[in-house]
Amino acid sequence: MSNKKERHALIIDIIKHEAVSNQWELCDKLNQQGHHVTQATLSRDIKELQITKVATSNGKYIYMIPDSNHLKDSMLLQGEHRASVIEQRGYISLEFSGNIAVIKTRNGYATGLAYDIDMSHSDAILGTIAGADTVFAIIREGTTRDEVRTLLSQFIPSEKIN
Amino acid sequence: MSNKKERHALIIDIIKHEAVSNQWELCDKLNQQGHHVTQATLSRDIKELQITKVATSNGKYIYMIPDSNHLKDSMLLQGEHRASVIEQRGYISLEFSGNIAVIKTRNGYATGLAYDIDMSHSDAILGTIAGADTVFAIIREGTTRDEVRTLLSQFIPSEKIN
DNA sequence: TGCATAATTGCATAATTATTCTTAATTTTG
DNA sequence: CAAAATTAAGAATAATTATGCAATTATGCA
Repeated sequence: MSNKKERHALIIDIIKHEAVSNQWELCDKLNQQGHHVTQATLSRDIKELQITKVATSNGKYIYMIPDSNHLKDSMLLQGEHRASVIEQRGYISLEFSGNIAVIKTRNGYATGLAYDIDMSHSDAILGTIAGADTVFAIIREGTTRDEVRTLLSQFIPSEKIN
Repeated sequence: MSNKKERHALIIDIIKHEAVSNQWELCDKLNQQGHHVTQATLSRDIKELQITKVATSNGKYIYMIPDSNHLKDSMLLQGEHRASVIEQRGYISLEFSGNIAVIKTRNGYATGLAYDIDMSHSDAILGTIAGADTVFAIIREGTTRDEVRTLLSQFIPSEKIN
C-alpha cells in the first residue's frame, strides 16, 4: 500500500524537482520509491494538493505547484519524512541585512537551495543568487522576515531557523 | 471564423473573471462573444497561453492564469519574440526592492548584462553581482529608480522596461 | 502575380484524467 | 467491544483534453 500523507509529501518533492508530464509517469516514479498506487489515486492526490499541469516553452506539459501561498499547512511536508527528505540541504544559518536574506550552507549546497527557493515561486522573494556556500535572496518590499522564515520552513525544519 | 489573437485576449479575460471548469464551457462562452471554435482549438490555445486547470476548495476545477513570472519568462521564449529577446541581452524583467535593482534575464545572460552595466561607469550603480539569470545592482543612495531605468535603456529598448 | 511555405483549424480519435461504485481499512462512538 | 461512520483506494469507465491528419487560409518572396 501507500501512506497517503507520506505519498503526498513525496509527490510534492518529485513535482518540484523533476519534469513529470502525466500521471502514469508519476505513478512509475512513486513505484520506484515503494509507493504502489494507481492513476486514480494520483488524480485525487493532485486535486487535493492543487497541483496543476501547464505547457512549457518546449511544447511539453509538466506538473507544477502553482503558488506557495495556495498551499495549505496540511500539505506541507511534515514530521519524520520531512526531516529525511529535507534536512540534508546543507543549511547552516539565516541572517538578514536590509531586505536581503543571507543563507549560509555547507559547501556546494547553495545552488540547490536557491533553486528550491526559486521553484517555490513565492511572492516574498524577488530573486536569488547562489555561490558555493551562500545564497542571497532579495525580499519583496512589504514582506516581513517572518514570512521569509515561513517560506524557508518548507525546506528547512523550522526549529533550525534562527 | 475567429481571429486567434483576439480570441486569446478574450480567453484570458474570461479565465480571469469567470469560473470556467472545462473547455466546452469555454467554447460556449466564446460562442456567445461571436468566436466560433472547437474544443480542439481551445486545447491548443490553452497550451499556447499556458493556462492551467486547478482544483478549488469547493472541489471543482477552474482554469487559471499561473504565476506571472512563470508566464512572462516562457512567453518571451516563443516564436517571433525570440529574436528580439536576444537583441535585448536576454532581459526579462526589472524590479526594485529598497536600493537594489533585481534584473531577471534568460539563463546565461546575467553576467553579460552586469558587465555592460559595470562598464557604463554610472554613478547610479555602486556595483553589481550576477548569477546565471539574475543581476543584483546596488543603487547609490539618493538615486531614483527612474535614473536606473534610464541607465538600463542604454542596453535595453526602453519600451521593454517595466 | 503566382508559387512555396507556414499557420490555423476542424474532425476523428488517441491519450489522459476524473469519477462512480465497491470494498477494505481505520477511526469514532455508544 | 461492536456498530456506525469516515477514509482510502482499486477497477472500470465516463469525461475531458491533446493530437495526427487533411483541408484551408494567410504570408512571404522572387
